Amino acid sequence: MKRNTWQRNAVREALDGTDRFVSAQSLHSTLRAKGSSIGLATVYRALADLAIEGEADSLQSDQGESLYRACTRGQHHHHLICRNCGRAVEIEATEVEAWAHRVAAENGFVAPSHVVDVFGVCGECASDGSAPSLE
Amino acid sequence: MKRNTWQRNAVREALDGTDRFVSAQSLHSTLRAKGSSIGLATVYRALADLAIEGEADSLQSDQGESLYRACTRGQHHHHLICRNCGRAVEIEATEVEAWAHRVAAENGFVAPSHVVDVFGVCGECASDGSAPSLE
DNA sequence: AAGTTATTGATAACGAATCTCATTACCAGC
DNA sequence: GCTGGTAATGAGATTCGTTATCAATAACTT
Ligand SMILES: [Mn+2]
Ligand SMILES: [Mn+2]
Ligand SMILES: [Zn+2]
Ligand SMILES: [Zn+2]
Repeated sequence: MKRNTWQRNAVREALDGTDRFVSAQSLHSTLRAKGSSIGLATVYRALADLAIEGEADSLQSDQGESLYRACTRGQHHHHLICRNCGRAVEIEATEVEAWAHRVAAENGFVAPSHVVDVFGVCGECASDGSAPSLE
Repeated sequence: MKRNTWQRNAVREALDGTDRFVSAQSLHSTLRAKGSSIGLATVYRALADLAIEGEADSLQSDQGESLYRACTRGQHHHHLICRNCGRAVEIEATEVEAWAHRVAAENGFVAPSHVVDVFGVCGECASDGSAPSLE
């Protein structure tokens, strides 16, 4: 049976406290910096559990690192993510869902799923100059 | 100046010979199995170069492995990929491009880009029973 | 042909993620 | 409240994809 530990609560609260996608490692060091003694393996386990339970969304960064964000929405959705700070907005994509199904069917593929993420530089990062210029 | 080596050609030809997404490691062992003496690091470098030059497309597998496929199209496109065998079809997504731009603009994000991949089980995998049942 | 230098490849190094396992502590049952 | 069973923890080891190192090689220029 699943037990309630302060470690899992700490991870959940840390996730709930931000609208950004964060890695297990950065979340761990954030918690440590605040005085927590939580272990890195525990953070990995808690995030994986939260993702399974639907309390967290996850995606892979360009460098292949898994990033997590609190999920505030029950139904299927996607994200608009700031490349600079990780801030993310949950977005609907009704027309994209339909498109994905149609494309799969047209090519004889069954059991379709899809990965759809939109990236950009958020308003705050664009105005404060913290975003690296793209060229 | 860029030099022409049989190693780079071997990687390019191996990629051109299939319509599947493959990893650097599997491509390396395929070449080795055919008698080539090419090194693993060279395969990694060749694939990275091909991706930069636009001759290969790349994506990350669920397990964070980088996969590559020959790119046969000049303009921007996406892929429909078989979860079982890696076979992929290049697809247009005009309406998705427009949607991505609109979503970014509506939320004050600039310099938008996007990751859009559709997965499924291809017709051959679905009929020959090689695809693992999903539950 | 000779010289320059980009490329190669065996190996070491790196890093994210997972595994091991002895220890801890949650909690159901009394 | 105790207590026993056992899920959870965490330090460290391990795995595995990828990149860095660097001496040797080979592609191109002249
Ligand atoms: Mn969707
Ligand atoms: Mn597109
Ligand atoms: Zn931002
Ligand atoms: Zn297939």
